[in-house]
Amino acid sequence: MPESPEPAARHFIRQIIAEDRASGRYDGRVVTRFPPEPNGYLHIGHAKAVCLDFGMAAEFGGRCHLRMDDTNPEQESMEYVEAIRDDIRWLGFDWGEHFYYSADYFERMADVAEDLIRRGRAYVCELSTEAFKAYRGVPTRPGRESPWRNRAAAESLELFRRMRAGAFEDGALCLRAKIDMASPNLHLRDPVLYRVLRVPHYRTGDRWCIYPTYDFAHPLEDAFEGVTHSLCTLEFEVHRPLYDWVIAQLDLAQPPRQIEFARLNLTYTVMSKRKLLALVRDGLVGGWDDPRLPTLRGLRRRGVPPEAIRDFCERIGVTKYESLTDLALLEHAVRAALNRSAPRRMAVLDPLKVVLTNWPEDEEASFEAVNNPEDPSAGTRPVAFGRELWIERADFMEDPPKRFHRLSPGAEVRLRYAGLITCTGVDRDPATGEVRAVLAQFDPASRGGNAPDGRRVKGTLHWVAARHAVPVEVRLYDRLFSVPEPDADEAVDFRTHLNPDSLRTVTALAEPTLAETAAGAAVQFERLGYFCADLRDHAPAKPVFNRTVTLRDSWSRRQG
RNA sequence: UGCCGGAUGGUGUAAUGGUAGCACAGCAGAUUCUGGAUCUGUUUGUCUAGGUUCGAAUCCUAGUCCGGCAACCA
Repeated sequence: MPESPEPAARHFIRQIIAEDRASGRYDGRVVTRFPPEPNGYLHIGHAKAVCLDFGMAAEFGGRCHLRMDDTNPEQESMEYVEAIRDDIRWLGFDWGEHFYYSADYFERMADVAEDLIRRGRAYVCELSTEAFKAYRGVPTRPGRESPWRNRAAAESLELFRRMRAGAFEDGALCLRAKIDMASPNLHLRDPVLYRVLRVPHYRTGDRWCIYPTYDFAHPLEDAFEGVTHSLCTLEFEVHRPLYDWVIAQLDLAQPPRQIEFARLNLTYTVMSKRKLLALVRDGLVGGWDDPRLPTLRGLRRRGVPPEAIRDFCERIGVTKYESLTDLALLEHAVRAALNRSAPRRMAVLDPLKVVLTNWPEDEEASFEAVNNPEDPSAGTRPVAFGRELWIERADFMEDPPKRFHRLSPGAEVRLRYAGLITCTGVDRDPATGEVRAVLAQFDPASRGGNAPDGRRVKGTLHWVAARHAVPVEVRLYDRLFSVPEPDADEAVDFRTHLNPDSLRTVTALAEPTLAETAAGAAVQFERLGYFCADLRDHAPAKPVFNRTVTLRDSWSRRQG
């Protein structure tokens, strides 16, 4: 289960559950549920809910159900069901045998509906959609009662059965709860319980042409499954009285309770299904698993480990007020997780040649490189060395600014694991004046990394031996949007804030061991960042790496 | 201007009448074969105005601002 270095925050839901258990409510049982509609892919906002639902159940020795809330067949499909299950498993949670479909309850729900009709608590209404709205009224004024509100129960029952049998067109009539048309809460003004929808369902096929609404179905599902704590997002707060009304009709000894919390908002991204879909549909990103997307599939492909997402979800807490979480907090969780686990490798993204003028032409050497300084058990590996090397172009400056600790004429730096070199000059293209190679001298006494005389150098560079370097496709991902709140202004299309540099692809030169990385596996390119072998496109013969996140870089920050 | 909910540093949060704390970000330093990691220090906060109280982020009153609600979506 989620491991967190800090003790868990005492957020209000944790407290409510603890109090319920202390007072003996539900006999101490804790049953939660995660109820996605299978009409889209899960994103990190859902992950917050998943972590909460499964996390609370685990913490209090209860269980969490996974339930496909498939009461509106229009966009739902088995493909989404599978994707959702896969994503939740990947996140690290297990629902055991408690996997359910709302659609499996349709018969029981219809029974409850008939019962409500018989008891005069529900009626079939024939108002058109427009009339329905007119009768409902507005928040500041009470609504009017439907002319069908007081029809005989037998008549409603007859009509409801004919609705179910397919006798009516979509929207021709509906089943409504009889509550209170004067309620200040619109959701209590005789809400719709069942609507006619002559649409086949991905699971029940043509068996039904009426479907229960969320407000009717959800409390029933919770009741059927013995859910105790039904956690959902803030926008359902105004639905709670209706949730409680439906539950009350069941006359349960231990009615479930709905508790609302604020959804997650993250800077530099969008979270709404509609906007995510637009990006995918219009080809602005490569698909639902594009590494720039906040979808779980995207994050997975980006190389974000599931434990980082769980850690992040614990860190952000749970409250009842809307907030906007800094992407830096997610990045911190990602770095923390990867720092512990990712093997280190050397790769040069923007190569500049270095020639060691005092190193014999054909002499080769091999140095021992540490695989993970945070994990001695990861061992070491040999890296090849020679007269010609590649270093990062940004690691050399002919005319360096103050505090530049890297290579420049006359300066001495360390080549990681190899030894100290001093820049003696440059080889320039006579035509353009461009630096073709940096010339340097290797200090043979420093073989392996340190000088025996104890002298120190400020800079250590990563490098690869020219003769052994393998080309690697590297996809440098950055934030998808260039502003913190791309959808803050309703009047401006969020797409106009897309970051034009959210993906830059380069061919890097890397140590050969990199090609052997398994698809999906994470590595750190020393001094650059965390990368992962692409889940789709990586192959030993054609390595492809995605940048998950850069390393913190106090030098470039200082440079502004 | 109806109803529901909310407001604590730049950001996310804790403190449940008794010293406003933690994390991220930032800054400074130590250390370092990654300008990484680690360690130390540090800047910045209770929406406003009244009230209750020995004592208020917390309780009360009034106000301000923010979010949600008028799909036969979830």
